[in-house]
Amino acid sequence: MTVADRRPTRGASASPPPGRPRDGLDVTDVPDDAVRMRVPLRMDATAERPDAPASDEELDDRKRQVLRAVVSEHVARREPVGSKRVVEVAGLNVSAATVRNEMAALESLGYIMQPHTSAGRVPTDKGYRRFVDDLRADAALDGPRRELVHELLGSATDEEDLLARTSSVLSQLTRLVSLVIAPTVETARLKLVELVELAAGSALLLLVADTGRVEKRAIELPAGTTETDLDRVRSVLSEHVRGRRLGEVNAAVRSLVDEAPSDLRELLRAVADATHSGLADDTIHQVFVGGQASLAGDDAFEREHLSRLLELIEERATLARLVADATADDHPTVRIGQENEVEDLQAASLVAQRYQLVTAGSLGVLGPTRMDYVSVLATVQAVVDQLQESLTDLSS
Amino acid sequence: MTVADRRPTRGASASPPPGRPRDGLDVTDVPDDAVRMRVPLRMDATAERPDAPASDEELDDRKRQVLRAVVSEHVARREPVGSKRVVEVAGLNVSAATVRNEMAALESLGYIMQPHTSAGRVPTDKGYRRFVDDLRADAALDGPRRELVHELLGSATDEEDLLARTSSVLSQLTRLVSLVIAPTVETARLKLVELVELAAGSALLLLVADTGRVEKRAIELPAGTTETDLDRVRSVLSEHVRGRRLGEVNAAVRSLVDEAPSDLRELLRAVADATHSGLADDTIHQVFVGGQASLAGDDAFEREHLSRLLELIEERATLARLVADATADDHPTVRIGQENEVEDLQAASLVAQRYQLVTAGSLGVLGPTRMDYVSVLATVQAVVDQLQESLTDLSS
DNA sequence: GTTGGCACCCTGGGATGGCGAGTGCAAGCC
DNA sequence: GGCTTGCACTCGCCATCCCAGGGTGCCAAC
Repeated sequence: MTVADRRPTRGASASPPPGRPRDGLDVTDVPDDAVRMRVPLRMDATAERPDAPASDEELDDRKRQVLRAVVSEHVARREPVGSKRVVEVAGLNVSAATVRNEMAALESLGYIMQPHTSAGRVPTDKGYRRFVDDLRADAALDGPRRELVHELLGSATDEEDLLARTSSVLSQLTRLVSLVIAPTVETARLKLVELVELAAGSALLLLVADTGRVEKRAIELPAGTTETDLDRVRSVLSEHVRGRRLGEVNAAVRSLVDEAPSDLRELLRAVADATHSGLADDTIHQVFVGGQASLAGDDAFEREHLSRLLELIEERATLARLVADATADDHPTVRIGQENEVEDLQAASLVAQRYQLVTAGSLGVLGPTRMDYVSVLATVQAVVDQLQESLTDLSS
Repeated sequence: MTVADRRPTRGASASPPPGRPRDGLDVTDVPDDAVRMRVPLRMDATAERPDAPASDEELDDRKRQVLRAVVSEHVARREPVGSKRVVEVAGLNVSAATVRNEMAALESLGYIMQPHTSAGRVPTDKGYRRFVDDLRADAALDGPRRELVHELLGSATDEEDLLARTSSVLSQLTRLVSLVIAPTVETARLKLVELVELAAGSALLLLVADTGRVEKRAIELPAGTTETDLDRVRSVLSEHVRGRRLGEVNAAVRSLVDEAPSDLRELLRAVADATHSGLADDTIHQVFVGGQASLAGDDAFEREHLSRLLELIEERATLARLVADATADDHPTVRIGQENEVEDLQAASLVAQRYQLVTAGSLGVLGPTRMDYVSVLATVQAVVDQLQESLTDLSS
């Protein structure tokens, strides 16, 4: 519902000029020759979906070509595509009538459909799925854009800054909603535990990880807590908890409670409560979102729907889980339309990828089903690469 | 462009049930009898606007009644209102024709207009302005809602939490976009300065204010910085900077640079740079936003426009300035349509108010010009009151 | 298997016309 | 003089209609 923010992109270079049309940045006009082979890519297995046919090879070459043409034309022109157009763009040496036959076949196989009788065809979710699965090769982002990513992410000062920038770059390049989930801090090392007395009776517990992540938590001090008590607790904490992995911190603090002299016990218990809630699973996932405006600009969603999508996005905890769940392995994942379990997302697609194998963060973009998967995949991949690199730089 | 977030509302009570229609909370059906007198209220002076007539009294009683009827009916029904309806709702003992004459007069005075010949009338910005100015008395929020606000804000743990909740409550009650700007930390006292070494060659500067606000900033350590150097700087900082107002911190650090032994100078300079950028005017304004989805639901804005509004909202720095600028004195301020300087806001209205006289934070809501000013003003006022109270509670 | 031809279907974009809501004006009423 | 009633008029809205265009499926021919 509510979104806290600390104005992420500080550098002038990071925030794009406020002018309306963001030109020259979007990925939709990636020149064809920039699409060269790179690493092979595996996606969500089709086999998982019940309605997907077991056979990988029910589509002959030409059908595949036709499907590809339908998808890319539809993505580009945003309207149903007819047999004639397919002939034009697919470069097939057959007549429109032949293509019509193929299209009829594709339709009965469930890959494409007509919005109404005697209109052109539109890809179904299954069609998009097939299209994506058939992308044997990853497209690389073209030089200039790659450069841009490198520049923007390279100059980040700390992890938070870096992730904010990443989100910004992603949404600008794809003109979709970008979602960046910070790495879990589970495995990060605790560098500092501090207890700062604020007003009388309350204090702030500070946990600083070696990634630069800072967690804070207010604590009600037990009545009669003295300055000395605080000092003692501080040093106990420093001694026993500092250097631990964040995932272990809560347990560690808890065990301190029992061992501690009884007059400190209550205070330590308060601290334990704080580490518990402060390091809880869903608190820990920082989420950076950018480019929400792009949703409103797209007519794929009508108002009612749009509104629900925005609500979904404001619900950061859900969002984080969503993206994290989608990125099980280290390959880019695409969830198309109905493949999304959340109802409001069933007219949308999510392209996401994990980064940082050790501490598992994830990022992705969200947009209408009719998105340019080729460029988007290229962009996500490139951004992940650069992000990995920058993260490594930061922690060395 | 990008929004960092740490899932603001932790308590279950704070985040509303995820169900679609948020019933029973919105303020639009505040019962009439809940609208009783309270404190007198002064708004943006009409005198400021060039097109506003100097005379306060060009409108006789009946005209005012008609105007009021037009405004409230239009707000409620979202369509042009005709003479007949005015007669019904205004409770005037005259015929529709008479009202028509009055309406013609009001139109020629610029208070209302016809979207097209022979349609009902719609208030102009000037009409809304007059309507708002004529609200001599503040309406109080009704008991249950007041209670709700109290409950939600009362249980906040720290300032950040409190403000996030405030934003949430505001947007839920008004079904508009809520904007909450954190108080400037200028006058807050620095409780802790810490320098935490992260990876080799970099450290994190931590500034903790007595409000519980934590600012962090990455620092590149000069080559050859030793652990002892860090210790020395730490203690220098603690000694000379702790306890100062945040507004003075940067100057204080800067003066330390010159006095320090030359081997520490470079390191201190890095710290000074960090305090400079970390405490810069626009970094310092935390902004909490909620209820963006409500914009999408409202048909007052068409898509193109909607998209630009969302962009504006993502641009937190601008947003913060906007709200802060609007709240010059301690009375609720209403900026209606064209009164907003930002072009994209000229079909929208902003109702904002300052809170915490000393450290000047501000909050408000943003929505279509056609909003229910009476309830919105009541809500904003009530929320500000409660927020003040809770803030006082926190710092005692 | 492919192709050209053809009948057919349906959407989308103007025209057209009636309906209703709302207006302004003029003449009459108090 | 102010209020009201009556009335002619003006539009937007909607439903209907029509036409053009793009697309299809099928069939007969290659």
